[in-house]
Amino acid sequence: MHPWDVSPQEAIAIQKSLQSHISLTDDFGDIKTVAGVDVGFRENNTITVAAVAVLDFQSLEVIETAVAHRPTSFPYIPGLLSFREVPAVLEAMLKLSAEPDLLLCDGQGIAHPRRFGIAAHLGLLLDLPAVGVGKSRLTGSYDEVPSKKGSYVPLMDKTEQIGVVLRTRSNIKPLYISPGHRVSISTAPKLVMQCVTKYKLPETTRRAHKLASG
DNA sequence: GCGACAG
DNA sequence: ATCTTGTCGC
Repeated sequence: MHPWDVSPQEAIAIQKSLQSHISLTDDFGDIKTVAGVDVGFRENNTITVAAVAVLDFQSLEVIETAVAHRPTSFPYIPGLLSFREVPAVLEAMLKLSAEPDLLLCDGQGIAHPRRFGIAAHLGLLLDLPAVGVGKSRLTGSYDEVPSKKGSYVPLMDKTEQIGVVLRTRSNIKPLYISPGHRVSISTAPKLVMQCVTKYKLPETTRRAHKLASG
């Protein structure tokens, strides 16, 4: 079988069928470890590099890391990012000695046209609490975010809230936070802030990014 | 038909 | 995402 060898049309159908299975309720116990997930590309985009960095949720110290390389098999199409990056991420996740208690992914959770961004896809496939941490907007509208660190405003699609726009550093472009699976919209930004220190990006993503890139 | 468009 | 050096500001 080639579960990831699908056409864009098939990918959209898969997202629509899986979407109803995600949970937007807080469904987790004590969070001891948090994993940051990021993906990079090499050799003119022909090689996909996925990295996972597991940190202690309390101290934010790195506990374990894993990296996986795979031939790139799907183009970048807005709305279908997970079909390009998830295969490599799953491979990296399998290399971990222990599953993390929470996943922080680069990209959107339900703040997606079909409410099924990469954080929702990964969270569902791994059955782990997951939150999407996007550096830019895919869909949704919002009002200006107060400039102070920690403040946030709702990210809306019509009248439906799909996430929040969170200021992780004063006077610096905010992040787009949305739950992926087993986490509520109101809890998502709090979990992310607990992973932020002095930089715009949470430590989880910073660590994973360094592994997947330079 | 015309824009918008995660990484 | 990636190609790339210095530079403005807290």
